[in-house]
This record gives sequence, structure tokens and C-alpha cells, in this order.
Amino acid sequence: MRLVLVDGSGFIFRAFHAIPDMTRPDGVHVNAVFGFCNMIARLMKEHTGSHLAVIFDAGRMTFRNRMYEPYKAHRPEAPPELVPQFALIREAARAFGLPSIELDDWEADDLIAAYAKAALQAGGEAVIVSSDKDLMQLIRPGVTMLDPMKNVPIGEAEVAAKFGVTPDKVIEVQALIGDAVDNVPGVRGIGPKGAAELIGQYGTLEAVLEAAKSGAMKPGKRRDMLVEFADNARISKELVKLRDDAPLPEPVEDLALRHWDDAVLSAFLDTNNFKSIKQRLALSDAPRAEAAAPKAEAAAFGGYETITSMAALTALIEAARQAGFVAVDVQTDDRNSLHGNLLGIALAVAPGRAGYVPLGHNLGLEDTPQLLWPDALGALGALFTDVAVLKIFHDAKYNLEVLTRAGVAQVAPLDDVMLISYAQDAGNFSHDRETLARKHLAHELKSFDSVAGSGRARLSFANVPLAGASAFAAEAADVTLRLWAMLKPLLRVNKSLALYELVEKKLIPVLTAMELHGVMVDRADLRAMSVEFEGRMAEIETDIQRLAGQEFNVGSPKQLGEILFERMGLPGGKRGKAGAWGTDSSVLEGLAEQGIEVAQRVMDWRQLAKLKSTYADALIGQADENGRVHTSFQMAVAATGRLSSTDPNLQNIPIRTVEGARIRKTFIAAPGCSLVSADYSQIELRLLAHVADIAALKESFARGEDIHARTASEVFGVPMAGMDAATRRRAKAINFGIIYGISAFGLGRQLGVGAGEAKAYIDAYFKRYPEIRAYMEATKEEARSQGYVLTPFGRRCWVPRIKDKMPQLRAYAERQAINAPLQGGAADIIKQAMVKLPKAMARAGLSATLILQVHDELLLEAPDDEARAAAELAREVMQGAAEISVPLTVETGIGKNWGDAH
DNA sequence: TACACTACGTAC
DNA sequence: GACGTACGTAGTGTAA
Repeated sequence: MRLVLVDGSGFIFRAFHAIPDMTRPDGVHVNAVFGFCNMIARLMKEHTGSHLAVIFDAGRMTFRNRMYEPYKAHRPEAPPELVPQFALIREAARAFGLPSIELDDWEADDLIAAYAKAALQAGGEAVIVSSDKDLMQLIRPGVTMLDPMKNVPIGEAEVAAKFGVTPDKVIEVQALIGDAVDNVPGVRGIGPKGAAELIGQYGTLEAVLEAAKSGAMKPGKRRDMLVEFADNARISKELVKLRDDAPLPEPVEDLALRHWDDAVLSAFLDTNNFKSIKQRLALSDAPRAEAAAPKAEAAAFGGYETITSMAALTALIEAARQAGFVAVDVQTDDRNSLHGNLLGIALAVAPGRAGYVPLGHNLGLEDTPQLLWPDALGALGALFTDVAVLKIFHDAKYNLEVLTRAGVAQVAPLDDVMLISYAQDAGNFSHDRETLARKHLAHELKSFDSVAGSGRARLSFANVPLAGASAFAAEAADVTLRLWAMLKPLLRVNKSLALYELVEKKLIPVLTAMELHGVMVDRADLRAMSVEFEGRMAEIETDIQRLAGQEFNVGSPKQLGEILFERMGLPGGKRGKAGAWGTDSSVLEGLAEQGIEVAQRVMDWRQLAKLKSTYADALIGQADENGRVHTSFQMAVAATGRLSSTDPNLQNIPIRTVEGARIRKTFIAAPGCSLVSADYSQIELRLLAHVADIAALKESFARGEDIHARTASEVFGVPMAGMDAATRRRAKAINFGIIYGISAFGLGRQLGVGAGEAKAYIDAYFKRYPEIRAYMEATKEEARSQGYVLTPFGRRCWVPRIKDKMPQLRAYAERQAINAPLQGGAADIIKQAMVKLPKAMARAGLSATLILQVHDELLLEAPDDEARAAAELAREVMQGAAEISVPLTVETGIGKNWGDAH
């Protein structure tokens, strides 16, 4: 441990007098604050320890005043230009992510002494950043001083020059000299020279006084004064001697250095107009990240507080302000953020220090009444908007949606532990809090089931006995805070910081708005379709059972397989691993081509069953009272960086078949609005051309050619002009196959040709585009050596089974490795577009809003008279979202429903 | 009754 | 067995 102790109070005065006056635009004087920030910035860069604290005086009255009333009694009032800077400097410390420490009744110097002692006891060392002579007595092995203005160390030589003795004799000397400014009397007639001489000769103050009293000292004025003012000397020694037994407001291990939050610091520096510092920090090296993590595992879990009074809430909030960060976790009565009602809020301000504020619980008789939400909101709202306090969530989107619906207007700045994890570990493990706690903290979280019960016995969280609910909720916040301390610094190490800060984090408010806005569906249309499908299914079912010669459940693949391949004895049956007959569409298609009528009828039935249950009925049930459905986008699920969509999944709405397209047409614009669809054309193939640097493919994209036709021309040696559709379709399948990490077997199956023929196509493809091979090999090697592959934008996609000893699993992992940079790169691009688009719309004065994302498509809702402009702007923003070596093209469409918008 | 699992099918 | 990424429904088997 290398504990850096900054003498904040001493520095303020020195900087105020040393630095020319400067004011910020609102007229507040900030020269001392500026000096402080400069000093801290330099300190963080050049003298970084493992731990750091800034120590301040708490007030004027201390134990020394009780000991000797005149002590520091005649100090002049601080100049008015300095007064406001006391608070600002504490704010500056917070902005830098540094703990400020002060304690009533104790001077900063005593706290510094106590912390230095604690550092030594912990087996570490201390660096005191101050030039105050009163602190020189603390210098010893393991304790050094650093002059913050001159940026030079203060050692024994400097102490000797100042006092003429070694540091351990400093207080003896000071006791004799006194200090006029602080009203430390000393012994009249004895100055620095004389004091040093006496202590040098006799060793200690007591020895000097004894020698004077006993007559061992040569007679004269000096001896008389020593005898007369012996008590003054003794009290002076007590006054200058620093006490090292002050209680430590924060344990020394909690002072572990962590990196500041760029957004918080940036905001503070902006407010004070410290452009030069901002510039310097952006350019300078960041502190070592490994030094940045406080010891998350140090404190025990549990022992949390249930907050039921404004006093307790205010205290916790004040602790959050002191810390400069707070982990926040809401509790609701529903896992879905769009349905769940706010039941309480957990706050954690330090590892092991967390509280839960119940707000909507159904209390037991023995429970203290909970706070009223409007009252709590008054206090919490200020915290949520306090630019100097970072709000840390696990799944910020969920929390923000609940808070927004509960009336919280804004929460900033914030961090999201789930996204911090996802940005560097997609594909490696899941990013739920339980998994992260287990993995990074070796801590098993209380399960929700163990608190609320499961199955029929499951209680609403509102009815869970408060003690258990509170412990559960506070632990969640505690764990979130510890995970943040551990994972946030790793972003920089893993080069994932930009992806997190500029893409993932900025997507949070965009998705929040999309989810809350929802998309309108035509419920009447869906109901009509449901009824229609049901009728047609009944008819088809009758046909099927007539053809099969018996009644059975058509929806049961097991029964169907037995009917087809056993009772009817049809050919082409294949058993799966469980011994069941396969009846999927490829099997049924094979039968249908042989003229087996029942197979075709089953396919028809299945299509209708799918559309009815998964889409028509489900969407009707999911629509709100205004006919809008609100999906939930999952930001940390897909292994490649894609979003996914649940409750309901709106990323797999049918479009390919005629009947399926009818479902898509039930997604409609609000009255007076149109839907605008904008989708990237061939974005993954373009990324392939880019990352694999395939000359012919890049050239083809640059020319704007029909890429599948060009591939067909290259692979099959036919001219582009007048190409038949079947040839082009085969080439298209090959292109997709490449993106998926092609195999001859898979491609053959897709094309309905043998593996041998498919292999010939692939060989021809590789011959025409030789760079592909190199890309595939290099990507597999990258995955093998690192365990992950990178998208062009630096997203890490883990491929954990790449070294599996089973060849099958290894081959699968290799295909994942080949596909991930392409799929993930496309995800990165559209996410960047989504971050930019709302701002661009606002700037252009357009009120079009994003409502859905479907991997390579954005769907917007725009007033009719803005639709064309919105489509154009969407195209511009999406095409310009990223710069790669081939052009990005976007196709747009406008319609009253999603089907017609394509 | 509740849950886990399989089979299937929809999207990009 | 089988070219990538997801999610939802229904049927089925097992456990409580």
C-alpha cells in the first residue's frame, strides 16, 4: 500500500496566494480550485500510489482550543474570494473520484498523522502532499513528504535546513520557537537558531528545561527565559505535537485509488472553465487501471439498513455525495420494466454499506411505516441529477424505465455494470447479476425464489416480509457497486472503453424511448386473422385425419411422426437422437414433392398454427390499451453484440410468405403518421469485403453492382447480363454460407445438391476471392490464441469452445469465430446509427421517432408530412454511421404499415 | 401442478 | 451430426 495523503486545507491557502486571481464566467473566483485540480492531475500522473485521500480541516474549533484557548484565535477571516472555494475544492476532489476526509474536532494534520500511522501498520508507506512545516515531524522511514507547489520531495535535508534537526526532533524545536501566527507561545527570546542549538545539545525539550532549571546550563538571559516560560514551552509542545489517534472516518483500505468518471470530471471542469486541464487529461496517460479498483471483497455482505425516515435517507444520500458514486437498484412487482411498479429503491455507497428504501410494500404490523414516494423523490431526485455523483446500475435501462414511469425526470451521470461486463465479455458467460457476483466476487446472491417463494407460493415482492425483502434488495445494490469497482477499470485494459462509453451506454436512452413509445398494431385485424386461421386449421385438420385414416393431435410431432412413418409407412423417415421421427419442414417438403398430399396439408396447418399462436394471439395479448406493443430489447444477451427482443419478440415478425406478410401489415402507424423503414443493404457481406480485404468484392460494392449476380458470374462463369434467377439464387446462398462459416454439407443441404457439388462451388468461390481463405484462417487463429475475436470496432466476441477436444464442437466454434466479426460489426454500425439518429432528427426539426430495430433495419414513426424527410435523414445517418472501405447503402420505404414500408 | 426439455419455426 | 445470431409456442416427460 502506498497511501497518498493530500493536505487539502493547507493547499487551499497556499494556492490562493500563489496563483493569480481567476474567475469563471459566473464571476466565482476559482484560482485555488484551479491550482488544486492542476496539482491533482499531476499527482495522478506522476505520483500515483495505490490509495489516496484528500484531508481537510472540519472547522475552526478543535481539541487544541480546549487545551489552550488562544490557539489560532487571531487568524484573520479568509478573504471573500477564497471562501466559496472551500466547497468547490471538495467538489473537485469528488469529480476526480477522490475521497475527501474531514472530522469534527480534529485538524487535517492530525488526520494525516493517523492515516500515515495506519498505512505503516498495514505494512505500507505514506506520502504526505504538503509543505506545511507542522507535518515535517511525521517524516520517518515509510513516511515521506512532497511539496505540492514545487513538486519536489521534502526529506531530512529540507527539515534540517528548516529546523536544524532531524524530523524526530522537530516538535522539540517547535516547542521552543513557538508560532506567532497560530498563537503558540514558545519561549520568548529563542528562535530557530537557538532552539536547534539547544535541542542539538540536550536532545529533548525536557532535557533543555531540566538543564536550565538545575543550573547545568550556563547562566544568562536565555536560561532565565527557559526557566520562566517552561510551562509555555510544554504547552507549545502539546500544541504542535500531532496526535495520531484520531478515529479514521474511512478505513484506510477504502481509500484505494480508482479512476475518475470521465463524464463527471469533464462536467466539473467545464463548469469551472478549466479547459487547459481538460485538454491535458484527455491527452495524458490515465492512472494505472489495476490501481483503480478498491478492494470489493474486503467488506462483508449483509447488515444492511432499511430506510424508513427522511433523516436516514438524507444521511445515505450525503454518504453518496461524499463518495461521488452510488449503486442504485429498483425493486418492482414485475420482471417487465414496462409493467412493474416501483416498490422500493436500494442504494449502496460503499462495499458492505447499503440500504433499502421501501416505498410500496405491504407492511406487517411490526414494520415501521415506509416513506412516501413524493418525499423520497424530493431527496433522491436531486441525487439522481447531481452531476458529481455517479449512479451505478445493473441493467440501467430496466431501472430507468421503472423510475421514469414513477416520475423521475432524469438520471445522470450513470454507469451500467451489465453493459460494462457485456462490452468486454460477450459470449463468455451471461451478464446477470447472479452470474457476475459468482464469477467476480465469489459471492452467491440470495435467490429471488428463496425470498419470494416459487410456484404457487410465490409472493409479490410487495408482500414479502420487509426484513427479507430489504436484505435482498440492498444486497443487489451492494453487489452492483462492488462489480462496478472491479469491472469498470478493466474496460480500459481490455480496450473496450470506447465501445462501452460511446455505443452501449449511449444506446440506453435510445432504447428506453423506443420501448416506452411502442408500436401500434391493428388489433381488430389480428383478431380477424386469428379467427380466420382457426377456421382454416380446423378444415385442414379434418383433411389430414382423413388422409391419415385416424384422429390424432396434428400439433404433436411425436404423434405425427408415428402416423407418417409407421402407420402409413411412408419412406424417408429419419429418427432423431431421442428415437423420435423427424417431421420438420425439410422432411415434409421431401414427402410433398413425392406427391404425398398429407405432408403438404401438415405444412399448411403448421404455418397457420405458427401465425395464430406466436403472432396473432400473442400480439393481441401484448398490446396496451392504445393498441401499442412494447418490446423489451435485450442489450447483453447475444454473443455477437446484436440486440435481441423479447416480450414480445418483434425481431422475428413474419414477412417471407404471403400469409406471414399479412401479420407484418398489422403493424401500423399512429393516426396521421407513417412508418419509415430503413435497412442496410448487404451489410454483413460488405463487412466481409472490408475485414477480409477482398479486392474483387470491394470493387464490386464500390461499383454498386448486384452482388449476388456478380458472385454467380465469378463462381459459375456466366455473364452478369441476362442471368437467370436460379443461378443468382445459388450464388446468394453461397454468399450467406460464407458469412456463416461455410461447410460443404451445409451448403449442399441449403441448395438441395450433394456435398460434393457444393464443395466444387466453395472451391470456385475461394479461387475467385482468395483473400477469404486467409481471413478465415487468421480469424480462427485469433480465436485460438486469444479466446475471442474482434469486430472492426473493437467489440470482443468470445468463442469459448475454440480449443475443445471434440472436433464437432471445435468446428462449430470456428464457424462462430468467422461469423462474429461480421454479424457483430454490423451490430456495432447500426447501434452507432441509433445513437446518432435521434439527435439528428431533433437538429433537423423532425419529430420522427425510432420504434424498432431488426438487426439491419430501423423502423421509425413519423408524421405524414415529415416521412420523406425522415427517411432521407435516416439514410444519411445510417450510411454515415461508420467509415469502412466499402460504401454502406441504405434502402428506405414509407407506408401506413410495416409491410408497405418496405 | 410446475418445470425442464425437445421440436419446430419465425426473423436477420 | 449438418452454414451464424436470436425468441416463443406447444407437446412431452419428469418431479414434487
